[in-house]
This record gives sequence, structure tokens and C-alpha cells, in this order.
Amino acid sequence: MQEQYSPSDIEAAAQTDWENADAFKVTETPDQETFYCLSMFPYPSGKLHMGHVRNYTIGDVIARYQRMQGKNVLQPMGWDAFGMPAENAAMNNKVAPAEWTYSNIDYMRTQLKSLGLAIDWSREVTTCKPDYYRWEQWLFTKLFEKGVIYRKNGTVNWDPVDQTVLANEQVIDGKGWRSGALIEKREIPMYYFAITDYAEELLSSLDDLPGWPEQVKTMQRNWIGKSVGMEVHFPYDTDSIGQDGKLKVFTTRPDTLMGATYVAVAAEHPLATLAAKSDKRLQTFIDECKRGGVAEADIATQEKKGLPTPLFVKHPLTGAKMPVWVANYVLMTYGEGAVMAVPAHDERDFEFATKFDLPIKPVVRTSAGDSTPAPWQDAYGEKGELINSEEFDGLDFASAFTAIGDVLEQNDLGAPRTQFRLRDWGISRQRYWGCPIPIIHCDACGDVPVPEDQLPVVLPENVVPDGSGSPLAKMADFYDCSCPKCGAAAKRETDTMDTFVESSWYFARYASPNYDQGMVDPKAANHWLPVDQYIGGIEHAILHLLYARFFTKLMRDEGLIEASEPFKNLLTQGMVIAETYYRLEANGSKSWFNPADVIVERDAKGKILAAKLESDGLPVVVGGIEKMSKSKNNGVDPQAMIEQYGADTCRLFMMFASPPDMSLEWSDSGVEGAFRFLRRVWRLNHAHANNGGPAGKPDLNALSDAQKNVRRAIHLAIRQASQDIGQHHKFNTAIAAVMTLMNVLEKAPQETAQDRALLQEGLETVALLLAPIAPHICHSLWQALGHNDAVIDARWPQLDENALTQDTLQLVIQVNGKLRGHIDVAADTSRDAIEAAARDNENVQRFTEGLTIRKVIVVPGKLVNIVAN
RNA sequence: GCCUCGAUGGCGGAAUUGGUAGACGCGGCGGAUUCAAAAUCCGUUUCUGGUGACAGAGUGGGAGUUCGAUUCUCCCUCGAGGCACCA
Repeated sequence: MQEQYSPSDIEAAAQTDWENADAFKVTETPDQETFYCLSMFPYPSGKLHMGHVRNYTIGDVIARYQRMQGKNVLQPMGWDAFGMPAENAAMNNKVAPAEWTYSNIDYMRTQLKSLGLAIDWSREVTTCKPDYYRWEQWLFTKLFEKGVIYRKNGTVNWDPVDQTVLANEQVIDGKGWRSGALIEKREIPMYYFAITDYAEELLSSLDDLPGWPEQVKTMQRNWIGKSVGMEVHFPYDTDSIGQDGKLKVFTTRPDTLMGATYVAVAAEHPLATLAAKSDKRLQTFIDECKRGGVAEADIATQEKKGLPTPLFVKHPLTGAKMPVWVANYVLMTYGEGAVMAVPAHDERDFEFATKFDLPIKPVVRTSAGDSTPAPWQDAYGEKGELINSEEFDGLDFASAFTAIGDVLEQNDLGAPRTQFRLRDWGISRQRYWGCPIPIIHCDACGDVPVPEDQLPVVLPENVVPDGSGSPLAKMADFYDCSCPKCGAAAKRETDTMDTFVESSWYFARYASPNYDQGMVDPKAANHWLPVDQYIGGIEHAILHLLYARFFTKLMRDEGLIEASEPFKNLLTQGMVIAETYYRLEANGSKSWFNPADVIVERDAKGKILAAKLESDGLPVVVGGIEKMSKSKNNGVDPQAMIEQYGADTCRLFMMFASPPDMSLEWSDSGVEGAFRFLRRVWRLNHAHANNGGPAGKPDLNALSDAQKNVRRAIHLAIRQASQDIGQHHKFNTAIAAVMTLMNVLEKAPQETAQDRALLQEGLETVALLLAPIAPHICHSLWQALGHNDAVIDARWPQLDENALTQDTLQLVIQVNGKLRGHIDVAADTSRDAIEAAARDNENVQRFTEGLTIRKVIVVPGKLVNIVAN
């Protein structure tokens, strides 16, 4: 064994050993318990960042731990390779997105390999390759025929200068990011997945996921947003509207129907269009509403504006005339694009009615009384007994719901209905670098799905987009085709799919990545699915995870797989953050400096006083701790870290610095600390090797008290690390437990054979407990400790409960809940004896002097609290 | 605006079911070793008062439940993630 810990040597050696043995390649073995461990695959943006390192280290620790439990562990890797950044890079560098993507993948693969991940690389999947996306196209055609995918109009951000559709991210303060032009909403035809058909199941089966964080399930429940309510029809006032018809609205508060004083429709609503024909001002307002992007966050924060129309509808119960307003807060995408307004009992309606002087009619007795004077109080929104509602007076919410629902149904003016907030998933993108939508438009036959024998529709790879319009729409070679049904000249669809489609089923493809007879090989897929542990960023809590759940159900219903849910257990990891430093430039902009180039001055307590740039010695502003990003220049390059300290140090630091679901603050000195710890582990092993090397098992019947304490420390560490890694995924405290054990082992004597046997047990424990986290060094240590098998195939250490028992316990003594002392008692001391000993305690006597003892609380094994006053 | 989560020493964090607040590490300070440095080792380190023993305060702020609250309830402040075309 080398004296010095040399990470570069031992990491290369370990990785070579694993590669030579094909150590992480797995096949379906029916008799062995499987464990499918999956981290969200990366977008090949160019270089690995620390967020990736954290994500894949967490996954690797879990995978290696499960392997040590004797399971057949599948841990694959792939590339979420379609996406916008490739098109942006193409425009900037005049390189085709395909070429850029493939070279990024090659570079990032070598980076991932240097981390020493226990990945089965033979299963690598790349979503931009035809052998992957052809099956996506195949499923699309099946679902289109089934009606699960359909075509309708949707609203997009339109850049009138670049003549192109923009992503929400590309709209900044209502303007196009490249052109600076004011963005408009535009309606275009798109393909939709009918995810709302599955809304009920997506909601209810969240209850079948005990291994998901409650937080994520709550977010998904709220996103799906099931509302039980009433569809209410307001008949047109034909005098004003000029035609018969009904305005449909959805409400969760039909009990307040008698308090409805007007209705409001979205700017895109047919009634708004009708009214605008004869009203220029209204048309101007509607045009104004169509300005700006489509992002909900922008729409929801804008000022609430509205305009009256000359139109009226009739109240379904009283027949009273109610004015129709157009309001920018009514969303065309939710419900019917129209709402009935009850200003007395809805905050938004109250605000709107107050602003425009519309009538406010209270119809519910709330805890604030029978009237609703301004300003708005939350109590006005309460449910309660009906008032001012004629025959419905006195009813409570539930009976009013039923009674009003009955009347509406009898008159064919409404009925109870369930409404979801969830909308159907529009997947058409007017972009080049994505999976082509397999549809052919024929004048005679309409939208015809591409037949299976003509799949895949291959995306040409040698295209450099220029930022205007969709490149495929300019390529006749691509879109000219003949109709598969009638053979007439036809036009191929030039939109591509949302990249979320690829990431919605990749986990299933890993089971049989090269299967060419179908989307998945059912035998393999059912062997591995569902994923036992999925790991990824919390930013995916809703969209990606919901779409993946949806796809699993679609694939189940196509008979492709058996699973109904893709991910049994979910771990959402926090961000990697770091200090930022900047200087204010003359023009008011900030230029950001990388932490590696900055020297920080601290006061005597270590608090940051000032910072200066290493190169010129002039001060920089300490900008606060933020997510590592290119824009703030506070990223730390993982490659540099690995080269300087080795992958094990990098992995150990990341796992130690904070629990996986919290944000992780980068700290150079923390990395140093991790490196120092591994060096200590190495040194103690080296000393042990020099002191006779591997020793036998200790004689448990002949341990001194000091030796018992050493052995107790070993098994405390086993207990702690087993719980922390196996159950709670708290790697930081597992590592702390191993550090505590090392502190004991370093001080333990090494003279006798018994001492050395104990140290052997301790060092083996350290190697095994650290093996998932720092696999390379443990690979070496395990050999040095005299083992012929590799540590990756060793079993996780077993806890010996006997090693933990103690003869005496220390109890805490409190007076009125305050710590006043400790007593040592034999483990089997009776409750009465403990109480007596506590009362005898000198401090207890001092602090209860002159007081009467009212109560004594004894918590066995923990504390005694004496209550006195 | 809406949904979700978070806030503990100088710093990252720990406290498993309501039971010793600050494990473990970083940083700081003091010392040992060294010609010197690096590396390593030892001690110390929540704050305030006190030479000291010790006392008091303390988990973002305010209230509440309890013998006892970082932990449970309510209100507030600040920060983060998401909001359907970033992935």
C-alpha cells in the first residue's frame, strides 16, 4: 500500500477494474431482486455543471448501496438531446444543431465517466436519434387514430419582426429577445394530447405514491386542480345580441347565483368579438389584451382592466338583464372563457365591481354579517346561509347547491359539472431541432398519420437555422410528399414535438434500448419498471413528472407495459449555489467575476469584510449567494475539481455539505476538508497495514471497557449510516457518523492483537460505509484490508445490537424545563429510584429552594423534569 | 397574482416520535512540531455579563398549546422553485 493518498492513480485503477469486469452491465435475472435507479438524464448543453455532478452522485450512491444489499441494480444514462439551446448555438456559431449536440454528448460522456458512476453504458439512449424518436412517432400515430391526440387552435407568442413563434423564455418584458419587437398573441393550429381525459386518474393515483415527497404531490394536485361545481347557462338577451343562444360559465359557487350582477368574458370570447364589430373602443381594448406574451405569470400580475359591451344576457333564475363585460383577467383557457360575477362574495369580482361601479348584492350570511361594505374582507368569501335569494333563503351551501342545480336542470340551463384546471397538452413547436410530427396533410383526406412502414420521419441533420420562422417549413424536400391514403400530392407537417415528449418515456426505453420490434420489449420493460428510485431537480416537480406519469398510463393502455406509475420513489434534489462577485460598470451594468479569481478578506470571526480581484487587487462587490449560472459567472468547473482533488473528494464534499433535497452551497474550504478526511482514512489504513496488516476477528468475550467503547462506536456508525443512507437518503449525516467513527479509531490503541482486530473491524466498516460515496478509494482500501473480492460486490455491514448496550446511562435533570444537571444511573434503575436521585441532586435542591415541587416527569432513558413554583 | 417549500452560531449544517439546541465539517483564535514553510497534531470557539465558579438570553418576527416547542397551531416578514414554448 502506497504511503500517500494519490487519487489520480487509484481512481484510474478502480475505473479500469470495473470496466474490465463489465461490473455495471446488467441483464434480467429472474431470481434476483431488481432495483432500477434513475437520475434525470441531462440536456447536452456542452459541459457538465455542478448540478449534474450532484444529481448523478446522489443516484450513484443509492445504486451502489442497493447493490451492496444484494440487488440487481440497473443504472442507465442517456441524453435529452432535442431542444432550443442547440438552435441558439447554431445561430451563434453557424454549426448545425446535430453536430453541436453530438460533440457535446461525446465530451460530457467522458466527464461523467471520470466521476466513476456505476452506469450500464451499454444502454445509452440519445433522443435525437431516429431509432429512439421513431417509436415516439409510432405512438403518436396510434394515439391520433384513437383520438387521444387531436388538432385545435392554440395561442402562441408571435414576434412580428422575426416572423417567428417565441418561447415564453424568449419574451422579455413583452418584447422579443432578439428583435426587441412588441410580442402579440396569435392563434395557430396545433396538436394536443388529451391529458385531461386522464385528469381524474392522474389525481387519484397520487395516493398510490407513498414514496413521493408530499410537497410534489400537493403541487401536482393543485396543478390538476379539480373543482366540483356547476355549469350555468345565461340565455342571450336577443334584443341586444341579435341572436338566440346561451352564455356558458362554470362556477364553484352556484349557491351565490342570486348574487350574480354581471358576466365577464375573455377578450378572445365570441361574444367579445361580436360586440367589438360595432364598437371601436372595445376593438381597441381587445387588441390591447392581445398584446404581450402568453405566460400566465404575466397575465395574472397585470392590472385588472375591463370594458362594458352593449350586450346583455338573462339571469337563468330571475330572467333579469345582466350586462356583459370584457375583462383581461378572464382566461380563455380555463373553463368556458367566461365567468358569472358575484361581487359580494368573490374578491376579484368585488374589486372589479367597485372600480367600475357595478352592483354588489350580498346573498350569503357570513361571519362578517349580512352586508359587504368596502373594503373587501376575507369573510365575504365564506360559505353560509343564503339571504336575499327568494325561495332559496335559509339554505346552506350543500342544499343550495342541490336546489339551484335542480332548478337549472329542469329548465335546461345548467347542471353539476367537474372542472379541471389542467389543460390539454399542446405539443406542436414551430422549431427545427425536435422530433417531426408524423402527419401528412392531404387536401382530400385531411390529416393522415404516417403509416408504420414509412416511419421514422427522419429529421434532416445538416440544417443551420437562422432564427426566422421554421426551417422545415422552407424545405420542400422535407415537406413535399404524397398522401398515404389516396396517393395525391400532399404536404408533410413541419412542426416538431415539445421536447417534454422525449423525456416522458425514456425510462421505459432503457429496459430494451436497442429493441427494433417496438417501442419497448414488454418482457424487459415489465422486468425493470417501475423505476425504484428517481432523482432529479425540484424544478421538474410538475411538468416533466406529470407528463411522464401521463405517458406511462398511455403506454399501459396501449398494452405496451403493465405499470401505471413510472416512479415508485422520488427524490427531488436542491440547487447548487455559490457566492457572487461583481463590479458596477459606468453604464450601470454589472460585470461578474468568478469566485476562483477573487480574494476574500475576513474579520477575526471569519465574517466577510471585503473582496478584491486577484489580478488587479481592486475591490469587488460581494453580491450574495445564488444558483450557479453562466450569467452570474459563479460556476465552479467540476472537471477542474476532479483533476485537483479526484472524483471521490468531489463526491464526498457534495454529499456531506447538505442533505440532497436542500440547496448546496459551494465552498472551496469544504472541498479541502473532504480531501483531508479521505487522506486521514488512507493514513490510518496505511498505518494498520504497516503494523502487521489484515487481522482476524476480535474475541468479543474478552473486550476491555475501552475496547467495548471502540466496538460500540463502530456499530453506532453502522446503525446511523444504514438508517441515513437506506431510509432517509441523508448522506450528510451518514458521512458525519463515519467521521465520528474515524475520530475514535485514530485514538484507539493498536498494541495488542485484540486492538488490531478491532481496528480491522473498524477500518472494514469505514471502507464499506463509504463505498457508495467514495467508491474509488474504498476499492483500494478493501484490497489493502486483505479482501480478494471487489468492494462493489461486498455486503453492507450488519449491525450487532449487543455492541450498543451500555451498563450506565446519563440522564438530564431539568427544573421547570431548564437544564440543571446530569446523573449517571444503571440502565435498569427503577423510575422511583431515578426520581429520588434527581430530587437529591445538588442543583435541583438549589433551584427548588423555597418552592413547592408540583410534579416530576420522568422520560425513561432520557430526562427528569421537576416542576416547581 | 396563484401554487409549493424554506429561514438554526462567523459559515455549511445536526437534533429519528414534542425531551440536553449547535453532532459532524469549515473558518477563526491559541499552542506543539519545523531553521522556516507546507503538511500534521493538540486545545478552544452561540451570544451577553463575570478573572472565575456561574448566571441570563437564544433556532427569521409576533402570538398560542404544553411540565417541556427548532419540532405542533395561527398571523406576519424575507428568500427560493414552478406557473403549461428553458430543460
